[in-house]
Amino acid sequence: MFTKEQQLIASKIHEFCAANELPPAELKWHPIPFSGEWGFSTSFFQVAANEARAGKGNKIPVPKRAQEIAEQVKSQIGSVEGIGHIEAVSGYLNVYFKTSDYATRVVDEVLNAGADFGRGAQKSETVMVEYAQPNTHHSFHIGHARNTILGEALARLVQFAGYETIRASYPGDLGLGVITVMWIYEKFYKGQEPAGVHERGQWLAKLYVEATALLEKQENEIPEQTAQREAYDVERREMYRKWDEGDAEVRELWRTTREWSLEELREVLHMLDVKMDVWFYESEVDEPSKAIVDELIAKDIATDERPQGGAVIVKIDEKLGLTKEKYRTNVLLRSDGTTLYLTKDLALAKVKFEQYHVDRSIYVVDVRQSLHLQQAFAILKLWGFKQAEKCYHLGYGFVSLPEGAMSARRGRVVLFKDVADEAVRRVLAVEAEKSADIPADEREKVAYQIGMGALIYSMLSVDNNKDIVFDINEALSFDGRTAPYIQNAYVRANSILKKSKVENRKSGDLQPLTFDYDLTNHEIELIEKLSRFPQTVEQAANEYRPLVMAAYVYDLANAFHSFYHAVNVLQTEDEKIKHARLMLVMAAKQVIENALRLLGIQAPEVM
RNA sequence: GCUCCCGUAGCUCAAUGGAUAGAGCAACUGCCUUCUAAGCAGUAGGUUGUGGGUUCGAGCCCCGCCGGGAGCGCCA
Repeated sequence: MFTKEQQLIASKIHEFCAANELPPAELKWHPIPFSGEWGFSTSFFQVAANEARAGKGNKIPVPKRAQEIAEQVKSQIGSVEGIGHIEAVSGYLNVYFKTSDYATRVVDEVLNAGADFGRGAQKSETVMVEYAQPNTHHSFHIGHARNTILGEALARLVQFAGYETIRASYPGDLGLGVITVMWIYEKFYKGQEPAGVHERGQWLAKLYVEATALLEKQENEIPEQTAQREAYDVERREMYRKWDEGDAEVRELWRTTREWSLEELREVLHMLDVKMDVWFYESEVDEPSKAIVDELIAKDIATDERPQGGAVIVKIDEKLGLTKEKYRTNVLLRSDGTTLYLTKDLALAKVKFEQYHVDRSIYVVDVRQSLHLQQAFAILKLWGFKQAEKCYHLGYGFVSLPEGAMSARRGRVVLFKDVADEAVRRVLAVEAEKSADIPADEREKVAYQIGMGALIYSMLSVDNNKDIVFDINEALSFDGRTAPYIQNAYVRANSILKKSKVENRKSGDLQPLTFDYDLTNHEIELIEKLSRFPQTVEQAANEYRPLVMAAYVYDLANAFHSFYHAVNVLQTEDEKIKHARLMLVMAAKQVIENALRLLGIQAPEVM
């Protein structure tokens, strides 16, 4: 936001170094970590260290020499337009802005840009973010929720940072797990269909648990049980075979039950405010992936061991000429000719590159699949796709329960829908106590915004690589470092503006905006936070880390709450100061809203 | 055996190689006649697992060790 001044100072420093034959060093700018005034700083330790290394050492210790240089630079620079003063302290050069100019500039820019404040310049690259890849015929649990929440926040950040962004979902709609559900449905539940999108989807998950129990070897089986189980398994395999050869009846059953799951998935995505651009399905890349295997064999990337009764494999390390094992070997085609996950991912990547012209491809997938994705990327490279370099696996730690890992086949899962419902119930209970003034018809909506916000924030305020042990009381906490705390800051800002009758800039634009008075530390702190939003967007998008934005918006809300408590805006006597403060409140409200939006969290007007 | 991730306050987690390692929860003190107390102000809590190394400077980078987790040819 203040790059112009920074560049000017930087060029003066470079001039100084050149004139004094000081070895150049990269200038790294930091905010000054003290409150009360704003500015940016850089240090001269590197310059001093380089000088000492070059043997020009007057044998002065580096920190002392850095301070000398800082002082010399300071006197060399003199005065700069818009800069209040400059100081040299313990090896750092601190450049301070003129308080009033700075405050005016920040608030003015926020209000002018509005919802676009912080948006990055349009980039030429197209980025695809693939997330929300649950299996059909199961139900959407809290682990899927982490994936989807993370993927959506990332997509929003990358898009806002200026990249052409494509959101892609990739449900797993085939395989033995899917067939297992179809088998038990056909055998014991044919014709049944619970009412309600979620109920129906969850019912399929229950069937899966039941089927698994019937098909799994039990301890101390008596011969009859063994025979029964094996007979069931034969039926299931037969169904798989029929599905594979396109049997009309089995396909119809598959389409119907698959649609039940997809309907539930679409509903869940709607709940999370996710709008997918592209839907890929495993079933659609299954056939094409077989042709790819042939191509890879012909190119001598894959090795066909079928004549020896084996599978089609890729010896990745060998083909890449690596001597140490890294990517190892993996299978592309089972010995019976059917495809695997890896095979389909190759086919999918080809579609992404060739049909969607994706320059960069981000896979939001559980960290446990890291090796598989690295293998896929390596094979894409061998295959000749240069975009393989820009395939990135955004892994995240898995979500488990206090009693251990979730298991769809055992039915030991926490369903997203159940957590979402519980979230709303809990907020409604708090509202009943604290927010009697919210109209009845708005209550439910606000409760949803807050409850879902709490859940989303709890998922995003932990770094990607960290595992989460899901505790509903922690996830749905409304105190402290949570979405409701941030939303509450937004609501308080909104409340001030409503009472002031200055709800948008136009209605309050009768007076010029000026911060030409003694700002309190709370105001300074708040404005400082506002000014950092654009670079936070950039950092979070570049590092693929929604956490950076989640941490930022908490800090911003925290600064607002402190300001709110210490400075009574509406009771400010001086009209000019009151106006400036109202504009600051408006700016804070705007930036909180922008930041929450990037996380996929809504900002309620009241709570 | 090989690869990857983690180890920071009692607990859950932060901290682009830079100035004084920060939050929340839990505990304790204050603050609602004042723009929403889902809040604010404060107290207490640290040998950043450990031993070396690189660097002017290391929680962060490199190597070893200890402890925890994950993955490794026909699951996804």
